[in-house]
Amino acid sequence: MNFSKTLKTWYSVNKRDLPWRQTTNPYHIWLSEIILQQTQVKQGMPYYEAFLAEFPSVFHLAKASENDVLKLWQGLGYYSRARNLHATAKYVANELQGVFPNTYKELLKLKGIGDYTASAIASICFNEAAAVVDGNVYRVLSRYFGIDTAINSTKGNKEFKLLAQELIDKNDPAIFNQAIMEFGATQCKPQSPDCSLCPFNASCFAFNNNKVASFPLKIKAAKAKKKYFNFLVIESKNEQTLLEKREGKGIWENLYQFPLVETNKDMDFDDFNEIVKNVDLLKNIDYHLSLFNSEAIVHKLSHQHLYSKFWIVKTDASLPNTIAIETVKEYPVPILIGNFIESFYF
DNA sequence: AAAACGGGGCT
DNA sequence: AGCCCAGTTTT
Repeated sequence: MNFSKTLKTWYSVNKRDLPWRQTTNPYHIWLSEIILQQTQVKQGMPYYEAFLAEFPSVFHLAKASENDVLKLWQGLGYYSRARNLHATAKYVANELQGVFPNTYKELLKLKGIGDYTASAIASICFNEAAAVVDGNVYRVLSRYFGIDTAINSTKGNKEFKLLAQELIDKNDPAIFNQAIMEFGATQCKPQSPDCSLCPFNASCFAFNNNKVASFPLKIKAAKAKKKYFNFLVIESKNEQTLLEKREGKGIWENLYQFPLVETNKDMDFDDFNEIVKNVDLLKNIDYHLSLFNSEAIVHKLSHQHLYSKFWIVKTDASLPNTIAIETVKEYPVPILIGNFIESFYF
């Protein structure tokens, strides 16, 4: 049986109607691929529409400020994607006259474009036979061929890329790549796939050995570390507050937050009241401290659990660098902060 | 080779 | 609580 033919037949019947499937415009495909990295279609879709509405071309995106790009990206996570997106837009607009590179090799040089995204753009936009290997492809190939190499190991990366590259339909790489990903997303899905409906079930290793749930193999991630965040929500004279921009590396680079005091444990009022006295910002002024959420809000990231409390600091003193409270919604913030702003009546 | 990097959804 | 998601970059 012919893997590619079976796959493409399945795809022609079962593919979803998605906006980025109506085009081969590299700007549109690039944008969709960056948004969909580690992100489900359902979550990414509204962002794709919003970005195209706000920035119809790479030139529009290039002209925007990084703050505006981050603001529109707010809530999607992995904010380095947005910063790289903006940097690459500026490069393509200003250095390449708005014309995207048209080969896998050249695309790979752009910020934010790795092996997967270079392959996706090269195949979908330019019909280059570069195989995509995303989470779906790992799952489909590991099950069908019974490959027990961990997919998140260097050895696994190489092995699966090589296999996908051998398998790709060189006469129809754009459809083949999209078909194998769609097949993984909706038929050969992670949990409880209905293999009775699968066109590959007669020859699938995992199905025929009753091991569908055992593939793909993966090296287990380390457990998330706990952190304790205390945000100081200043309410000073004349409806002013304070936001700071997160500088340097680490989470939420270039996003804004209320002044943060990180502690080594969950703080109750008496604990924190003592600590706040020594915060530079509040050292020489009178203020009133209160706690917004008595139970810490647990914000779960893939590698950290942030136990977060918002402390309200009211003062009649005038502090430097404050902004009008009504303008806080204009700043790009992590969703943890965004949710607080929405729920707190200033 | 391993770690860092969000947030949402599902079981 | 654990796993997954149209991965890439840095260490």
